[in-house]
Amino acid sequence: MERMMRLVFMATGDIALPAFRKLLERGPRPMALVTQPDKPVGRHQMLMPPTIKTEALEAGIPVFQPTVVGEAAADLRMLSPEVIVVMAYGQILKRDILDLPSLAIINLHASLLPRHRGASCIQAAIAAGDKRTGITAMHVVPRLDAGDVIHAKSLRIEDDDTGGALHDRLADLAPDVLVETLKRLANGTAERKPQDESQATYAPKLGRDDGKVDWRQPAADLARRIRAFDPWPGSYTVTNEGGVSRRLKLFAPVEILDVALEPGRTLGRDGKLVVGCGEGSLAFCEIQPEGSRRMRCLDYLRGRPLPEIS
RNA sequence: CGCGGGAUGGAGCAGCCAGGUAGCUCGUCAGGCUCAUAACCUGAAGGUCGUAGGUUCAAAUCCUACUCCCGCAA
Repeated sequence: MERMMRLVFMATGDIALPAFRKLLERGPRPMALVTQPDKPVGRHQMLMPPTIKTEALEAGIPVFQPTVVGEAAADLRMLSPEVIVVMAYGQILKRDILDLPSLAIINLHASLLPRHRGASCIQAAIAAGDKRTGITAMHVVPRLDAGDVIHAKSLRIEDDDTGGALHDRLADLAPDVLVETLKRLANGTAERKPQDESQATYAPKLGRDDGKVDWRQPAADLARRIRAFDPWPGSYTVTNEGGVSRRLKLFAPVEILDVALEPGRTLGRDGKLVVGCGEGSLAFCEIQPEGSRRMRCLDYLRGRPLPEIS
């Protein structure tokens, strides 16, 4: 039955690791892994393979790394897969891939669709103040994350959840959803529930610059956003050190204070850095000045003047 | 060699450009004040100024090499 399926796995992000490992452990064993090409990463821009590629190779599974996914279409066709499982792969799939599998091509998405379609679904759920999120398994269609839903599992978002913490819990939830979905596909009991388009929201891919904080927004919104963006893409503000602009990274947790302070104005209090926002203000415990390491605000304030936010 | 910042008592920093007795804000310890305190006052301990060479009468400071840390960059 489903453990014998001819399956191809497509993934790049670490969130797919538990699901991938689950397949290695109990089947169906993936016939191949398709992942993004190695990319220069780190301070020295060294070429680094995705972790999942390393694990696949260790398990003796063939790896394809097409620059454009379509380049691998012919190779994949020769494997005549019944099912393709996609999770955090990082490229939009077109017809040439979608038509390959005989049974289904499914995607595991880290949100409760139709809410938070797109690449930054985890951050979006926290930033929006959602109480729950989850993993949704759906059929892949040309429109991003818009396919019919097969199965989903949800979990609670805690008040102090960061994007990183939630990412890890969602990753651990994925294997269950995947196994159940494959089982239903194999025995023909998989349902196909169209998404309610009117409820759809979209969470675009985030870049480093998206982490810049706009102090005119309400403190409560910023607090959630800073939690959501930890550790990626992170939050920062720009300070003025004697005419030189420098980034100041900001970390969760933050405390919402009822202190009235003009947006962007700073204040040192109880060893914390307080910054005025649109409504109320935020108190930070940990920050990281450009070129220096992460440190407690208490320490930062000892040796430096109060930062002036520009 | 992708770009850039940094290494100074336990913490965070200044001093370096214009070499010449190591300083600031804290922390620690002791004492004092106080009903009391994370507050205040007084005093003390604690530093091979990342490493190795070089220049010099003299190097934290100038020169060279090296090690380590970090920001950008995914």
